[in-house]
Amino acid sequence: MIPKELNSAYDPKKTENKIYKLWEKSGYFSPDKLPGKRTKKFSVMMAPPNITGSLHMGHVLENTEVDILVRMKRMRGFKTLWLPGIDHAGIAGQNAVEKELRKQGIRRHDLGREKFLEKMWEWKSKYEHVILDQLKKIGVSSDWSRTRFTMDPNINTAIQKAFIHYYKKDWIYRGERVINWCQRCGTGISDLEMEYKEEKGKLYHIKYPLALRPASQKLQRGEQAQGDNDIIIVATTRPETMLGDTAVAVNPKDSRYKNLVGKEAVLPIQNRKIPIIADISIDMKFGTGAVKVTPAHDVTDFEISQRHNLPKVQIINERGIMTAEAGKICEGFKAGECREKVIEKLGELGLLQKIEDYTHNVAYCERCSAKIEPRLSKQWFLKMSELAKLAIGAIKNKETIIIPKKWERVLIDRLKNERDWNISRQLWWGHKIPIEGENDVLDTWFSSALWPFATLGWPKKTKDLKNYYPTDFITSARDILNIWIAKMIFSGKEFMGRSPFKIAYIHATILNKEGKRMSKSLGTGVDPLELIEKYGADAVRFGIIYQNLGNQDIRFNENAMITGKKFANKIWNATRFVLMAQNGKFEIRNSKFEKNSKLKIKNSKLTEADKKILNGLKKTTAEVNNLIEKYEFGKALHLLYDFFWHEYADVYIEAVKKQLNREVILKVHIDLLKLLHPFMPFITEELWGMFDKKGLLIIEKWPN
RNA sequence: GGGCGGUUAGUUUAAUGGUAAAACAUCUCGUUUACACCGAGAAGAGUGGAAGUCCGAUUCUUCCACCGCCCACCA
Repeated sequence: MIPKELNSAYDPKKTENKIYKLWEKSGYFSPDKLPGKRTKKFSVMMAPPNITGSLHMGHVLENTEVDILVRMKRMRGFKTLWLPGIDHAGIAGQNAVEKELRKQGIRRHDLGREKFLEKMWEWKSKYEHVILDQLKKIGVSSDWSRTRFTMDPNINTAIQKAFIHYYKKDWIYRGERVINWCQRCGTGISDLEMEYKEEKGKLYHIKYPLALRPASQKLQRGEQAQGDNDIIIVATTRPETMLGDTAVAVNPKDSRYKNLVGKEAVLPIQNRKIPIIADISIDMKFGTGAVKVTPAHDVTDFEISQRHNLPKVQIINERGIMTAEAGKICEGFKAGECREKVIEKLGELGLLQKIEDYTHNVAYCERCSAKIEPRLSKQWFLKMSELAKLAIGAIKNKETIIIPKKWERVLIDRLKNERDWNISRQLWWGHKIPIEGENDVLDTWFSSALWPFATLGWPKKTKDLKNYYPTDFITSARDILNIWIAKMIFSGKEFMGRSPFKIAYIHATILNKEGKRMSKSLGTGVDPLELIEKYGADAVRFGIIYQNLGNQDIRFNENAMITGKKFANKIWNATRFVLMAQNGKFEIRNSKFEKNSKLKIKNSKLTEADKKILNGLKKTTAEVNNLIEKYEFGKALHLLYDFFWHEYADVYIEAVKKQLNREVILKVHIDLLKLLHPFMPFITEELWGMFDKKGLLIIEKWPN
């Protein structure tokens, strides 16, 4: 008899929550509570989602892939740990709360540091559950009892320890550097936290008189400079920054300016003599080939100034207001307002040669969309030379294998050119730099770098650390390859002596239908929760993995979820049929089936169809195993789908309607439920329960 | 500017040195031991363009075009 609860269509809503609770209650997500003797271990760290975030398709892909691996290893008898966590997410975290407060008309500075941080923690305790619950919805089987937060006391200890370690090695230093400064966030940000937008602007050509007697004397008398022989023309998009110029630079190979190198020009308005220097970074073909050098407000100019020992004049402060150094005309005004003033003044002096329309890229803060102004600032740096070598070594000698292989070279190339890491941020939310009197906090990636061992209790010598480090696997998006993966590798080498994971798997990027990157701000993202609501979690997992074939990109296609939903229904109904064919429930463990499952099914009794399906099952099982071990999840799923639908359901089940071998169909069906479980855990667990309520599928023996 | 990847039926993808496969969509027929979220079948591309290697290329090489991604950055 078909059990009453078996309707003719699968309803994920009736199943998913119930099944997830069963799993949680069983304790099997924790390696400590797994049954049997498990000598082999398998461990993975979750890439901790931000407290600000809600689930996006990238999370679904990433965590489904790990879940497939973890569920299979668990069924294969490994002592399996998947450790979840959340990231405090530095700027992004702070901005989320600031934004929330601003709705109530409150600013961060109104509250003060302490009060604001209270708000941050309130936010954290509220939102950590939101994202973790979303992960549960897609069936993530990680060990929630070990959930870590990047600002947990234990992890803070790890960070202190690491910082002091580096400090004692003299790898941490304080230096002046032009950094990307967000005036709104009030902090320096990394290159990766900026986005460039193409904008129409102007290119101003400005005459700088040479410091030859006649010209400079005329200038000092307020007369107009004249003649092309006693000027040098520079081109700039930000004329107001000229007030902080300390040199004019040309390319050493540029014959036009050869005789001017070593001489001086007079900086208009400021009436300051500045040298004309030669530097290889100058592009002869751009503009006039002569560049004004503003070391305090431009990254390239700063580097030039380091090479030539130029002074650095700060004319814009941290709030974007012109300083006294900028001179009387501009002091106290916003930088933007001064552009007008400077241009007007140059016009009066007759020093403005021309203004051209010009399209260029302008940097904006990715987190708050404010314009980025490069600014000289005191920051803490971590020396990268030795650490980068450690990471390169670990990759080259395969201590960590990068998959797909092509990223190996990309990563090594980047590590070879790694600049020292600016580890300080002018934020309130984060780990305070452990030096007295220091107000800055550490870059959020400083904690992420220690994640694989800090989560296991380091620097304490815990059991977990001994058991689960190094981990077996990590997966990440390719754009955080160097910002995260590389940093974990060198941190692992430095502090643990071993690279933190054997495999670093760079997963595909999910693009939208148009083949472009999904972006929340552009509204081109797809909400996984809506998809789950519509098709069920198994179907969404199916859909995303089914599309994940050889390529590095997945062009999102909702049809695949529909296919997944139909497939779930197919599995459901095939199970109904098998149950009917068995004429009720089978107690698998107590039946002959257990013995027969080792394929002691009597050969003489087998029909051709039986033989064919058993053979097909054997081949499919072997191939699926092979593919999962190679992280080719999409191909494995295609194979299972095709076999289940077109060989098992379309052909074998039809054949069985004429002549039934109960043992064979049961064996095939049960094995398929097991093989499908990592991909579609909810429905397979639910259906497994129809056969045997004594145990859960999640820990059943995996078919080999 | 540097690097990487893609371009195959209407769509999303697969495959192969010997003239291409699947799913969805379309059309036709069928469906009383699971499933209309089903079954059987049909039609539909000669694999972006050009050249080369080869008996033979969609598959290898080169160039071009277009699309996308990453990195750097434009004074």
